[in-house]
Amino acid sequence: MSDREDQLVGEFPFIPRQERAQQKRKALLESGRILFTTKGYEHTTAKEIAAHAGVATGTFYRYFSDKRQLLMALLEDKIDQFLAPEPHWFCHDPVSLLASLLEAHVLRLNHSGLHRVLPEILSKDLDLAEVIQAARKRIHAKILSSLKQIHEKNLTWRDLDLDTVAWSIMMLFENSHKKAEQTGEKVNYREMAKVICRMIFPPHILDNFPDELK
Amino acid sequence: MSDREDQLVGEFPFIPRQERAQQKRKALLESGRILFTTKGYEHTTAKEIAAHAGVATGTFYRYFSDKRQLLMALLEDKIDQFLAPEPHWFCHDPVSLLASLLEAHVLRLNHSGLHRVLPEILSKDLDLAEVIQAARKRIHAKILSSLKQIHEKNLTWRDLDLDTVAWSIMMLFENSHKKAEQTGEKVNYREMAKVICRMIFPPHILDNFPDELK
Amino acid sequence: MSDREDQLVGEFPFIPRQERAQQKRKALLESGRILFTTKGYEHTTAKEIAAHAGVATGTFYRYFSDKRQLLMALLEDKIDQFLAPEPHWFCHDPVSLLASLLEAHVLRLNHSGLHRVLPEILSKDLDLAEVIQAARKRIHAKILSSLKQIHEKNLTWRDLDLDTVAWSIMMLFENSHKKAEQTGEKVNYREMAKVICRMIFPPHILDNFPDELK
Amino acid sequence: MSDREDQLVGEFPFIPRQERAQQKRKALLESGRILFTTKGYEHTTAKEIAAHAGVATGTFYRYFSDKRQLLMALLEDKIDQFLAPEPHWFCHDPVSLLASLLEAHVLRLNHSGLHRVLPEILSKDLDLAEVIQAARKRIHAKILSSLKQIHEKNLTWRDLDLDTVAWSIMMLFENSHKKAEQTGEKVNYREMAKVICRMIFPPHILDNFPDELK
DNA sequence: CATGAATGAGGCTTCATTCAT
DNA sequence: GATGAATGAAGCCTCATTCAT
Repeated sequence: MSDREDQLVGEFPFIPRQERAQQKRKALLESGRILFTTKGYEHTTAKEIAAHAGVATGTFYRYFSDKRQLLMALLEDKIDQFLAPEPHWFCHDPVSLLASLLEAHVLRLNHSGLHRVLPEILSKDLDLAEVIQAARKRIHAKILSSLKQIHEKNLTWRDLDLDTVAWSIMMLFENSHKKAEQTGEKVNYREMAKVICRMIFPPHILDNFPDELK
Repeated sequence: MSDREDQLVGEFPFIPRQERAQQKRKALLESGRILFTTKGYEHTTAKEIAAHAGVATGTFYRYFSDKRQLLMALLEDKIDQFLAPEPHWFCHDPVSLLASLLEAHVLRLNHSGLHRVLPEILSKDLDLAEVIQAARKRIHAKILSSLKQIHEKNLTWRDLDLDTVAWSIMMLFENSHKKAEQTGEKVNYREMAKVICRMIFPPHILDNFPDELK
Repeated sequence: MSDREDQLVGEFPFIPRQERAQQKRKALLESGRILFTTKGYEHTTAKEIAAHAGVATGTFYRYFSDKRQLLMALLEDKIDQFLAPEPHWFCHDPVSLLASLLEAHVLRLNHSGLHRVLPEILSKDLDLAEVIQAARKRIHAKILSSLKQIHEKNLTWRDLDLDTVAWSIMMLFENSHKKAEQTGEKVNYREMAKVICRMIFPPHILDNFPDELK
Repeated sequence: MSDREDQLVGEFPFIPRQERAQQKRKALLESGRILFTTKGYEHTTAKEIAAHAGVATGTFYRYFSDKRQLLMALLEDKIDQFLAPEPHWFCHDPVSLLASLLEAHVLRLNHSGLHRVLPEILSKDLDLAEVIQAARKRIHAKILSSLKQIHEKNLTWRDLDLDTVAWSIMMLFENSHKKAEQTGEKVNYREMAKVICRMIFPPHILDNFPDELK
C-alpha cells in the first residue's frame, strides 16, 4: 500500500509505480486464473491473458517470463489447498469437524478453481508433478499421524490399516468438489463426513465421543 | 500379418482392402494410445502418430478426421472402465469381491493408460466432458441400485446415505490407481476393500455374511 | 533423378518428389543468398526468404532448421574461396599468374556475393568466426609454404619476412574486390599483381624469371 | 566527477545542467561503445545500453534519437581512423615512419574497438556505407598525393602504378589489426613497414634515403 | 529532465490439415 | 488408397520507442 493512502482524503490520486505495477501483475494473475479455469491452460494464450487484463502482450512478459510462470505464481502456496487439510480429531464431534473441513475445502477449491487446471498440466510438467506428489505425501503423512494418535487411544477400529484409511480420506477430500459438479446439487458434507467417520470409528465411539478429548 | 497369408502358396497375394486398412487403423490407434499416454494429448502431433504407426501423415487423415477423433475412437467403450465397475453384493464375501474388482479395475486402467489423458482434455472438450459426466451418472446409479438391494435386506448400516456412499465408492475406485503411483509400492487391494466395506456394512454383517446371499 | 526421365519424350511432366524437393531447397538457398547479400543477414527474415522463393513460411523450416543453417549451407565449401587461393610460383611469369589468380578470386567472390555477409555475422557467431579463423590459418600456411620454396631457391628478397609477406598477400587478395566497389572502375589486376610481386621478388628476378622454373 | 566538486566546501552542490547532461551522454556513449564492440550492434538493445550507463531507458532517447544515432555519434570523427593515416614521406626513414604509423593505427583501432562494429552495419546502412566510402576515397587521395610527391622526386620504382599502390597501402593499414587477432602474437610493425616500402621504393633508395628529404 | 512501465509490430517457429502426385 | 511436401494461421517472445508520472 502507498504511504500516501493515509493522507488527506480527496488528495489527487497518486499511485506510486510499484503499486500500479502490482495492480497490473494482479490483474494478469486474475485474468490468467479466470482464463485457465475457463478455457484450460493450453487453450489460453499469453496474448489473451494480456487482453483480458487490459494490457498489451509485451506487458505480460514484463511480469511473467511465460504462461507457465504465471500459473506457478497462481499455484504458489495454494498447492496444499488442492489436496486435503489435516484433521485434528481431538474434538468431541468428528463428524461435524470433518463436515466443516470438507465444506471449507470445497469452498477454497471453488474459490480459485485452479484445481481444475492441475490435471491438464501434470502430464506435461514433470517438475510440477513432483511438487504435487511431494505435497500429497506431506498431507498423507499428516493425516496418518492424526490417525495414529486416535488409534493409540483405542478410538478406532482395531484392525484399521491406517495408511489405506489416510489415503482414502485424502482422495475423498481431493475429489469432494466433484460431487457438486456432477449432481448439480449442493453437497451434503455431513453425510460425507459420516461416511469417512465410518471408515475410522466403530459406532460406539462415534455415538459417544469420549469426554477426555473434548 | 493377415490370417490369410498362410493360405495357398503361390496364390496372388490378396489381402482384402478392408483388412489392410483395418490394420493401419489399428496401428494408428495403438500409436495414438502410446503417444497420448506418454507425452500427453496436446503434445502429440498427428505427424508423430503417423510416423510411429509407420504410415504417412496424410494416411492419418484417411482414417481419422483429426486427432480428437482418434482419441474418441480410443475411448469408445472404454469410458466406463475409467470409472468403476458395478459391484454385485450377492456374494458371501464382499471384501474379496471388492478387492478383486479393484485389482481388475487398476489393471484395466494401467493396461491402456488412457485415464491419464482424460484430465488433460476434459477442460477443453465439453462434449467429452458431458459424455464422461453421463457415464459417471450411469455408474453411480448402478452402484446406488446395488446398495439399495443390500440396504433393503438390512445388511448395511441403518442410517446409510446411499447416494453419498455410492459416490465415495466410485471416487475410491476412480482414483485407486493413484495410490500405486504415489507410493511406488503395490497397492493392497484387500485393505482398500475393507475400508470400503466398513463404509457399508456393520461389523457383524461383515464378519458373518448371511448365507442366503451366498 | 526420376526413373521416368529416360522415358518417352513428351510425356506428362513428372518430377519426382526428391527432385522437386531439391528444387525448392535450391530456390530457398538462392533466395537466401540474394536477400542476405542484398539486405544483410539480420535484416532478412525467414518469411522473406520463403516468399522470395515462392513457398510458404513453413516450407522454409522443412529444409532448414533456421536462417543460420541456411547461411551455413550457403557457406559450406565456399569459405576458402573468400580468403585467397594458394599461389604456385613455379611459373615463368609470377605477375601473370597472380593477376589471373586475383581476377579469378574476385570473380568467385562476386559470383556469390556471400563475402559481404560474413563480416556481419562474425561478431555474433563465434562458431563461424572460428571456422573462418581456421581457414585463414590454413591459407596463410599454404602461402607461406609457397614462399618458402622460392625463398630457398634464392628468388626472393634476401631479408624477406615470409610470414608478414604471406599475410600481406592474403589481405590483398581478401580485399581485392573492394577496389572495384570503391572506384567503380574495373580493377587492373596486373598492376595489383605487380605490387604483390614487388613485395617478394627483386627486380632482376622479376624481369627475367629463371628458366628452371618454367 | 565534475571538476567543480573540489570547490568550496559547503557550497550548494551545483553542477550545471549541461554538464550533468553531458556526463550522462558520455556514459551512454561509452556504454554503447562497450556493448556494441562486445556483443555486436544488432544484439545490443537500447535498454541494455541505458542500464549499463546507469540511466533509465527513456533517458537514452533524450540524448539519442535511436541506437543508430548513438553509433553515429561514436563514429563521428573516428571514421578516418579506421582507414589509414596519411603518410608523410619527407622523412629520412620511411620504414620507421610507416612502422610507427602502423602501430599508432592499430592502437587507435583497438582503443575504441569500433572498427569491429562497422562491417555489421555497412550492409544495412547505406548512408553510413557512403560516408565510409567517401572517407576511403579521401584517404586514398591523400596517400596518392603523398606518393606522387616522392614519385616526382624519382624516389620510387619507375613503373609504379600509384593508384594501385595507394590502395594496397590503405588495405594493409585497414586490416593491420587482424594479424594480431589471427596469430595471437604481437605484430611486428617494422616487418610490415618493410613490406610496404618494398612496394614503393627500390632498394637503393630504401637503404640510403636521400638527405634532401630529411 | 528522468524514469521505467507500457506498447504492439514483427520475427521466429510449430503443426493441423490439404492436396498433387 | 498412400504419400509426404506444402500451407499458413497462430502461438511465442523481443525490443525499439513512447509517454504518463
